[in-house]
Amino acid sequence: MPEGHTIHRLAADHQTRFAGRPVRAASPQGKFADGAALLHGSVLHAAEAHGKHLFLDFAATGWVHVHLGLYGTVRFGTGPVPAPVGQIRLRLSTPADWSELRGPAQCRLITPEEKAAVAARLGPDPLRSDARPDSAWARVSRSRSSVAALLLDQQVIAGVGNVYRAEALFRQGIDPYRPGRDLTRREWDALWDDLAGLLRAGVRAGRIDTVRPAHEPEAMGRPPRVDDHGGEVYVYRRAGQPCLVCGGEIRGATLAARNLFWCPACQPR
DNA sequence: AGCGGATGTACAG
DNA sequence: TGTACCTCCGCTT
Repeated sequence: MPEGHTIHRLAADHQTRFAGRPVRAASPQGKFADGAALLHGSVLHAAEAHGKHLFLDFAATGWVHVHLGLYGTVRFGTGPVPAPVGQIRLRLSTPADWSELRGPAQCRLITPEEKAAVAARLGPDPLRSDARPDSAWARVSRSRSSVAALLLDQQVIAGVGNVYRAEALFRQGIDPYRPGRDLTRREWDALWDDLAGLLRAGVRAGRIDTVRPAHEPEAMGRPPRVDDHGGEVYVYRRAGQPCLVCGGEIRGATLAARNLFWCPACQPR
């Protein structure tokens, strides 16, 4: 779940529920107790996402930098704050709304300079209006690394995770092991555009759909399969099963310690 | 009850 | 390249 679309959705939700009002802040779990104490009573100015990083702007107090990592989640609710259940790193609330952050890899107060440093380490994020594929292409077109590795490198392109990687490469018919520098500009632009569309659909739907995403009702081939994670996908976690388009066997492999899935027939060398 | 695995990253070596 | 770390869920016993 926590790929770029999740974080952009979280930014929008924080903005809607909390911006412009002073919030109560607490860390029932205690791991962010000092930060929560500083935040308590301050006003959320804005929330923004860059790739998988979430930034909450509490102007006077500083920025909260959140990275969900593999396990982190945020839950929102309305009305009175429920009694804490389990480990809650950060809870924000107003009289009307509350949020609970659990299990983040990162939750810390940072200065504007530190925030800029985080952003400087990230490649363009297709979900941000300021993003263009050119700077990513500059890296991709010079790299001997596989396009599969490049898509997960947040310094090349920010926000793509393991599910979107597998699905976008499948949809574009690109072999994941092809070196970045062997891609054509046309192929990269198509990959970028597809990722941007899929991510945007993911923000709206709140889940990863790549077979029938909201912006594109037609499926490419056979009927979709609902993934364990609640979305419809072509190849992610489908190793050994038949390809929904050609019927061939989906392959699975480990590449740089991450699970990779692809259809050798639809994504030829 | 206990284990293994996961959509991510950062570090060590 | 391996390992540690966040935490939860589903599977096995």
